[in-house]
Amino acid sequence: MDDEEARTRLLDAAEELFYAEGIQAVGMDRIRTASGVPLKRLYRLFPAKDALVAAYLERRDRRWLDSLRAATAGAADPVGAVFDWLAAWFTEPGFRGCAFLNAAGELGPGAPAVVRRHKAALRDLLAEVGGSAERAEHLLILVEGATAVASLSPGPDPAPAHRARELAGRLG
Amino acid sequence: MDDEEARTRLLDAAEELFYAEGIQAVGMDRIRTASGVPLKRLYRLFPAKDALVAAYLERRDRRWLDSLRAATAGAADPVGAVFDWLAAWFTEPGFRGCAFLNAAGELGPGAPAVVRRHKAALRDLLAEVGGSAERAEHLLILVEGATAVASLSPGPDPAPAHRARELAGRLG
DNA sequence: GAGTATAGAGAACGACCGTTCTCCGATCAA
DNA sequence: TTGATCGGAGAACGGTCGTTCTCTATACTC
Repeated sequence: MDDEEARTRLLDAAEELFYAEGIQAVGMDRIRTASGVPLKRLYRLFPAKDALVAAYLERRDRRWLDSLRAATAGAADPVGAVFDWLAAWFTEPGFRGCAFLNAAGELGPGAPAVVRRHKAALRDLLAEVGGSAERAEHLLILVEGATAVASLSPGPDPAPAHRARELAGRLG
Repeated sequence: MDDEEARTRLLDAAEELFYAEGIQAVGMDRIRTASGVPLKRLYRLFPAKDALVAAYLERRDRRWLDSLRAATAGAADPVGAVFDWLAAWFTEPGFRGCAFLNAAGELGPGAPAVVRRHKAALRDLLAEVGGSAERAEHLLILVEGATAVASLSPGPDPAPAHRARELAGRLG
């Protein structure tokens, strides 16, 4: 196993555990066990837990935005595609809301910078999709609102995405 | 200092610290120091940290909903009053988003039951304000969305509440 | 093949957590 | 005044955390 595979395995384990259970609730030993990467190597690749947390969020940021961008890129109705994509996300097993909002809530002002960068990037993407910066602000509220409501649903529930889509349709 | 005052002081300290820094990041010693209530009494009034966390959220639930209810009760435009109230909340010093969403994100499925009860109660209140259950679902998305967006703003920012209000105006 | 660097496995370390216990001074009944 | 009860202050306990260290086996250099 070379360093690159070890990195991938560590980030996979970190993402699964941090997202599912929260960052402070998961210790480094859990990540070592889940990834199969020895502790020594873990600390060579990520010098401290903070670095692993930041790397987890960075990778998730890229993946999440790339996926959403791909879903809206060639769509006939890009705004509608955003909410279709959200509906699919909400019903994925293990969905537990926005990882960045969860991290910000848990870590407070000490959260990694990628949290705010992620929201800025989402705002930019929504500006492209919606056609204006003003529309982006409205869409952002709808996206965040649907995500927050869905994250508190007892089971998988695409309905908040559908309702947010309705609202978006009335933006004029 | 009788038990009632000790309770109040403990809940005041717990609310300030848990909300500002997160639940897991604040130890019982910090609460004891901030409240001035001895540890022994703390554990007599709240047999474990879980109980204190639940009581903190319960009290906040009552206060938050009572305040919002009071703001909308006699208003000429109850829906508009919701978003005015949100704008004022967003600009309070120390605003850091929805305490219940933060707790759910941090504690995962182990979060106290009051988290979901709070959201159900908010939905009910919005149904009264909006006049129908369907309208309540839409308003809930707007309220949660504005709160999430405001919580990630660098400084105090009532703008998400104003934008959500605009959106609510187009509900028809 | 001898010597050296490397990596894995997991024990060990210091710090801190939630919780309990010990001690001691204050209070009150007789 | 004495003796019993209570409450406060904070030390102590067991456990867990993030991080480092030790030990050993292996791989590689000459």
